[in-house]
Amino acid sequence: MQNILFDFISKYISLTEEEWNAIVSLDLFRSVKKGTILLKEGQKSKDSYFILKGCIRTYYLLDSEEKTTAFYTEMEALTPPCVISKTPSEYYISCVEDCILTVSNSDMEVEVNSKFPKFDIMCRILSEELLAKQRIDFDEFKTSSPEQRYLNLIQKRPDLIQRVPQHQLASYLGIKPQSLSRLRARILEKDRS
Amino acid sequence: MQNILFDFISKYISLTEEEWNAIVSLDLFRSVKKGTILLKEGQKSKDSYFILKGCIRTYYLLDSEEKTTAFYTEMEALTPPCVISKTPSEYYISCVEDCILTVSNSDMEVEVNSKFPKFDIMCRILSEELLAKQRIDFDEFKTSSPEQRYLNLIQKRPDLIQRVPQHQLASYLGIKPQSLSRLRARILEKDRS
DNA sequence: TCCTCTCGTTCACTTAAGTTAAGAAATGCA
DNA sequence: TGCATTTCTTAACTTAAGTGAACGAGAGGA
Repeated sequence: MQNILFDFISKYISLTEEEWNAIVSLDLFRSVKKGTILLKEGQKSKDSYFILKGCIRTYYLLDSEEKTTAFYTEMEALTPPCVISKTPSEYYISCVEDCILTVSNSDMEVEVNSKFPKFDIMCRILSEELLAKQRIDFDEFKTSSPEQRYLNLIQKRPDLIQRVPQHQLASYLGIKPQSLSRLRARILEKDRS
Repeated sequence: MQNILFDFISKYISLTEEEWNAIVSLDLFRSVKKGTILLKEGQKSKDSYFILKGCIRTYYLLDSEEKTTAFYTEMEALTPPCVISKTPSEYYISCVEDCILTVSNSDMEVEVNSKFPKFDIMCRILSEELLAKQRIDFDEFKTSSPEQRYLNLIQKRPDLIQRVPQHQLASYLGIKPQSLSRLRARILEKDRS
């Protein structure tokens, strides 16, 4: 399992034995059960996550309805906005499946980064990349209809459609579960003809 | 004008005289006229922008229609995704008003950052902040209706409604110009009663 | 095993956005 | 100033999403 993390980091920087040992010694790996809530609305937290196996989702509770806004799967990293802004969280994070994660808190990162400035550079590159990627996702969302978004999702993240309940996908696509159900029926109808 | 940039950088790191001189000597400041296109679809570019005065927008040309996805105003920075991915740009950047900008290219940044590692840290913090902010914007967009988005915009960026043509605001809100016009009429109607 | 709760689907109805078109208002330019 | 172009608004009609409700299938717990 560790080598997944190693491969991920290696995409950004090359690691010496010493640096890698420093990471391993932090004992970041955690196994968590499906349904576990990692972060609740109103909580303060300094934890960032990296998914080695499984799937987690972020959602807001608005009018006692869950609004899912993002899914994170294998080889993806998540630093919740509340960690950056140092304010109570506006959303929940929960495990869609049994997961193996690394959990690192920002104090640890400050310490490691001051010892190995290389990690600072990795974090910079990683956030710049994520920022650009998220910008493109946002732009695609804005410029397309729910149906196009769904078709786009089938192309880009087909696994999500299998592993995630449909009502969670719906709010991820910005619509209601009933609308997603109808939209899917509409697409099947078109395919038949 | 320079002190705007100085104040911005000072929010993230403290600058020595030498560091500040290094930045000034790069001669980054540019004046550009309203309507100027800074980046075109298909172009490769290494330029990042910081707005000292004015407003720029990013837009896609889809089915020969402009789809505006973002506006950047005073004290905001933009590194286009194509600079990060090193691929041709998918969108256009154009000036909504006469602007005063800094234009820096990524080669220069690499050079400055290697001379002053402090800048690397600033870039990391800045991208982490922007990533978190953009995540929240995206989430708000997903979880609200066009009308809520418009009301939200009035609260958060009232200046945009004054300085930007409505048909550009419309696609920024994810709808057609006619729908924005109707939606505004609907809100006025409600206010009256 | 039975019961309950969740999830997905369907339906009828409402509401709002997309579309097409026309005209008024504002803007820019000669 | 006058003309052309762009921008905004309005309207009628179409299409799709929101809403409320009902139903069946399936999962999980007692």
